[in-house]
Amino acid sequence: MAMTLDDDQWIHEFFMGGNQSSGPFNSDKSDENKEPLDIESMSQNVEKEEETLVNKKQCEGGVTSESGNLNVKNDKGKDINCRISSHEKHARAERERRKKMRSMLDSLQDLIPHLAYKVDSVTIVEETVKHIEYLKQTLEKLKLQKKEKLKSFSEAFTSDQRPFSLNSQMVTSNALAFQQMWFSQNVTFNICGDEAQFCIYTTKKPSLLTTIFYVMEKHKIDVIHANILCNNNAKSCMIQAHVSFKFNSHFIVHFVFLYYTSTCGVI
Amino acid sequence: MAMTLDDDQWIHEFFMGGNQSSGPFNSDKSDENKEPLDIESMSQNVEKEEETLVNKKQCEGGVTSESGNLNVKNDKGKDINCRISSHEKHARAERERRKKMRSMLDSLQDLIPHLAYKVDSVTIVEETVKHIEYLKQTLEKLKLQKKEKLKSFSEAFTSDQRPFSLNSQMVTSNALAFQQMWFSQNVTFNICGDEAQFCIYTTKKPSLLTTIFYVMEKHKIDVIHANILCNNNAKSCMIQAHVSFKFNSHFIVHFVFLYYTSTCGVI
DNA sequence: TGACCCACGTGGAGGA
DNA sequence: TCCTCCACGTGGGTCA
Repeated sequence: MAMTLDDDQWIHEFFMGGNQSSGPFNSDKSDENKEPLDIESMSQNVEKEEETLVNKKQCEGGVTSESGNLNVKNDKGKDINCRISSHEKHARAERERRKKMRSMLDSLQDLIPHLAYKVDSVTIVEETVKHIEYLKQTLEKLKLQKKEKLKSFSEAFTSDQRPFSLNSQMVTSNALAFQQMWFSQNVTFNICGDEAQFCIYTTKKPSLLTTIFYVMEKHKIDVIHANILCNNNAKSCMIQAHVSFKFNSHFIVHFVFLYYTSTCGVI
Repeated sequence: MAMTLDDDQWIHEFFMGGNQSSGPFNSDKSDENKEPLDIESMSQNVEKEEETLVNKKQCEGGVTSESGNLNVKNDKGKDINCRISSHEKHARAERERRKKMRSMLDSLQDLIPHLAYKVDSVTIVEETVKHIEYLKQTLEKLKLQKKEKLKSFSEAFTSDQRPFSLNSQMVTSNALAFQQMWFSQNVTFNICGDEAQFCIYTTKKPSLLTTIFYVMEKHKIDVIHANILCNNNAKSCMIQAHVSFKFNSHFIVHFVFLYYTSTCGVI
């Protein structure tokens, strides 16, 4: 199974048609692979070139294979064997693999900002690592901001030093024309038809009023009349309101439930 | 420049020490490269093994190089040339390059969630592309949400179909003990000491009340008394308020200026 | 056993 | 000139 280097050289030139480096394999990346469509057409072109190469090989011969062994005859042009050798299949599969990798790397390159036009693959991966870490950090920061904002709303209630009494209860009373009524030490809440009245007496907390009106406006609850009274040093606050809601009472129920749960942890 | 395949085989085994496949080059990725520290130690080990290989080569000889040409003597063990051939340097550089690429790909793999433990490099890059697109979309969505929220606050004023009159003016009147006073067709605003009263008559807009209380609470303006009256179909709204501010009147001024500018585009 | 993946060494192109 | 990068074909390990 001896084989000369000259033969090896010849095989190489024969397989590659002498244009291995100046051919599409080397030049496609830097020029055409920027556009996905071009990638497609290019790979088809490459495929065609490959086919012609194979055909040329098949016609001119010179390479035969016996159970995976490369067997080269020195007398070129004879001993034509049209079976694609396993070596050739192997080489072709590897070419495909590399092409795919190249294509994915190019896609990656397009996704990374501030990357030079011509950049080697290691740098692409390197910058990708950095960029993903940056994106993750930014995302975490934004999510944290969002969470903090929600938390500050929540804390507006939970920081109350005088929490509402736990023994709040729901009363259904038709006698007073109130369909539903909740009350506790600090809150009364009545629903009548598509309107409701509530009165909250509470210590002053940051964002208290903003939160109350935010929840109501978010749930399309219209204020008909509201009266807000705070004592002079702004330690305590009373909110009376008469509201209407066009959709259904669940919004109001949700509102008051939110208030209760964020205050006492019970419904 | 002829060379037999047997020689080539011999050189290969000689260079790789016969353990190319069972050695660290093939086994390190699947087992140890998960930990960055292990990567470091492993690569150092590999480096050491390389060095010993080189030393062995240098001592036992068999490979010489002349200006980049691979020159193999058949009589092994003789003609010892300790110079590292350019081919060898080339191979070593490529090894380093591949090692770096492998290392970066492993780092990348660690950053991509829901990726199998054993996964080929093409898939790593492929999933990275998907993941970056996902991250970018999520980021855009969050940023958009943030922007929309700010915009909805702003629109609460600018969507007014009945803008305030442009001829609002500032009046300084000590006679009435009001230090500063603005008024327009729809707004009156008075400052007296560290307190102020204002009255706004406006059409109902989304987030109107939330915005007003948000701006006040943001600027540490305490509500002493507020009265909100809306007509039944909630088309118009009157807000009366008596507020106090501990710091300085610029906050109130800013508040009312914000109201004017976002409504009429003038101060 | 064939498909797949990886690491290897090598030739060539391009830039410093 | 040397160095870096890429694509190549190949040997070998792994898994269904």
